[in-house]
Parts: sequence; C-alpha cells; structure tokens
Amino acid sequence: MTFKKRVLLVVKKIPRGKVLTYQNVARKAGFPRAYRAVGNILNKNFDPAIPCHRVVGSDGSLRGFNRGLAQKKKLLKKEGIDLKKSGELICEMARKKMH
DNA sequence: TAGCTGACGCAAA
DNA sequence: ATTTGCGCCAGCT
Repeated sequence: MTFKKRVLLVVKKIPRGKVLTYQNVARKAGFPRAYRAVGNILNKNFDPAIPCHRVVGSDGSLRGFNRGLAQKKKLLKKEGIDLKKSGELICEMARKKMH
C-alpha cells in the first residue's frame, strides 16, 4: 500500500514535458526492483490527477494507457514530447546517472 | 493464506 | 533486427 502511494506520488511529481520510465519511477519510490508493480498500480488506479502518460518504457516507448495509447501519444505530443524525445530524455538521465 | 496477473526489463537464441 | 523466455515486485482475486 505504501509503495502504491509512493509510486502515484512520484508520477504526480513528474514535470510537464518530461517522461520517466517505470524503472525510474520505482527507483524514485524507493523500490528499484518493483517496476513491475508500478505498471500494475497505474493500471488499476485510474486517476486523472496522475499523468500516467508521462510514464514510458525503458526505451521510451509507450507500453499501455488506461485511456488508450492514442490518447497517451496525443498528450505527450501536446507536452512537446515525441517518441524520440522521450528516448533522448531517458538517455540523458541514464548518462547523468552514470556520470 | 496462497496463487495468478501484469502498462516491465534484460539476456539469449 | 526481431522474437522468446525468464526474473522480478506489489496488488488483486
């Protein structure tokens, strides 16, 4: 339950125009190996206050969306995020982590 | 309480 | 490059 809350909070905290991977979200939540549960939680928890569309796969690809992938793509595009952009963002954060 | 599921991720073939 | 299999964790039935 705590984990769930943490995950939702992290997702809510994702700034506009940015995307995070499930893995990243889990890591921020404090459970780096629970990226599985992250998707599960988002799936069951239908909350418009949570920009689940900013959560993408490790390669920046969209995995799923409660309202349909089409809507998700639209939202991301509206925020200036493209499939390539998400990939770059992920790469960037990965590089930052490595440093 | 125990088992199954899933919006994942990575390695191997 | 693409597909298949396995490992992982929390949530749900």
